[in-house]
Amino acid sequence: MDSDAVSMESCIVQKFTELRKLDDNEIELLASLERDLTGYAGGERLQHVGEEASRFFTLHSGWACAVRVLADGQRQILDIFLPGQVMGLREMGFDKTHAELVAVTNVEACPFPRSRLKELFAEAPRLGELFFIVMAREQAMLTERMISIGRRPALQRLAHFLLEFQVRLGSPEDGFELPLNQAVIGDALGLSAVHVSRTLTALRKRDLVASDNGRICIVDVDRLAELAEFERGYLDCRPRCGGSGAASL
Amino acid sequence: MDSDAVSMESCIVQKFTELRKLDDNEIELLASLERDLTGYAGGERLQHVGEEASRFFTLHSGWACAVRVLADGQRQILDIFLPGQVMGLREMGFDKTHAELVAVTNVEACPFPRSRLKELFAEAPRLGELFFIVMAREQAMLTERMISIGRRPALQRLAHFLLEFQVRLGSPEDGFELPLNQAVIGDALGLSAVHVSRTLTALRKRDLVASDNGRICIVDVDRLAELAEFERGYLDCRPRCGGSGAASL
DNA sequence: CGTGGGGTTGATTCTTATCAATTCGGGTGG
DNA sequence: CCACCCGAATTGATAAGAATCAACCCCACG
Repeated sequence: MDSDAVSMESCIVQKFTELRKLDDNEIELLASLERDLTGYAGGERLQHVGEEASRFFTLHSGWACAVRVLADGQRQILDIFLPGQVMGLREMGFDKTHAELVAVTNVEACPFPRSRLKELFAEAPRLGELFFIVMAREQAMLTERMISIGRRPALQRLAHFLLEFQVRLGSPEDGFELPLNQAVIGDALGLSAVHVSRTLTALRKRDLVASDNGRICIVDVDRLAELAEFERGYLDCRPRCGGSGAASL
Repeated sequence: MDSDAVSMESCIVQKFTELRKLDDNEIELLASLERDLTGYAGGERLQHVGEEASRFFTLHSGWACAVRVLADGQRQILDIFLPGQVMGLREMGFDKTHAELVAVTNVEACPFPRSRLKELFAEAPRLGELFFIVMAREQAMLTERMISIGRRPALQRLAHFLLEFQVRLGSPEDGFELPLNQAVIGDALGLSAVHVSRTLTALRKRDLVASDNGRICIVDVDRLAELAEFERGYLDCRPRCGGSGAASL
């Protein structure tokens, strides 16, 4: 088994290797979660609320999200998933799902049974620990967004959100595609779509961000990060060098 | 080793047994996390932001919370911990902590080193899985609160919050102590303390809740749950019987 | 050429924050 | 026993932030 070839194909393996060096067995086990690729069209639901939480999905390509719809039709987006993430892990604690999984763009995802994950925990305890870490890190993204929604005004909230994706997408200098319309961004940030529009305009007016047609370019990362009190530590895989605590952007 | 005696002493063991039957070895391992009880006064910090994430705490008695303080002094409370919970699990994904741990009331907690958790994962993989489930369930509490903060007005937000604690405290019919002042409640719900006061008054006026001096009594659980769109499923240990999905309060 | 989804903009309303004053209850010391 | 004090809760007045409603533009697409 050529582990390089496998890890090239598998987004999950790639993501996990950023955290820890894996041996061939672990790679093979992980890669097995990403085998039967299924295509979903943008807007399609991969999982409904209240169904048996009997399977999870690995996301191979495209963007997806977990969302909760309230009685009056309002939505709160809980997670936004990028390729290489495992979707639905949170439902591991329950028999029935508490959120929908929706394809934001066209998506290739791989469903795998819950039992597969349990087996994996037993066969490779170290992978269990890794999954634990992965979940802890996704929880950190959750809490960061909770802080935004709870305590930051719209401008900082959106700034923080954009910075998060810039980092999650590998900190490209020259901008990135953000295939989320303003309604989706609003549902993630607890804002109305209209207010997202105004707020994005405000960021543009201040020359912090340039954007058109789904493409975002952060003009002045430092100033934007200061505005948003953005600390990227919660997204970094390896600790950033320096050790003195306070100065960690 | 008399496992009953051990499990009586240990809140953690108690909590974990609600999820799964444990064998004596697992009980002993878990109980070992709750050995050197340390007392902390209300308001005291058990963990600061940015320190080495080298240890976690089990909470033995009292209430505590994880909180993030923003530059302008605003606070967002991330978790509110009750006895039997493990505090700081989220920091497992990082070297440095991203939140403070604060004792809300006087508290007895037991610090244990991060390495102890890793050992435990290796020695008892099934406990690893259980920790995974525990974390998933705490994440569900997080997302529920995120939905509240993002999309529900203050009245429903507070209603949901009170219902959550009623359930977490064992659904007492005759009210319960809520040792949180209105500033703390506000910091958990993304509201100002003043608005918490008004909102609680509103709930009282509608005869949904009675409260005085830190004691809460939910007068009409059903009506309050309807108001808040509260579904207790995310707090239940065992699935509630019926299987048809939709009708799960 | 229409059509529809997304984005922008303006006017207005609603919710919640903020500021300030007052009350209440429990503890302390005289 | 009473005067005082303090933190917490309440209440009122005002202001800020964001939602809502509605109109309009732009552009990709059939």
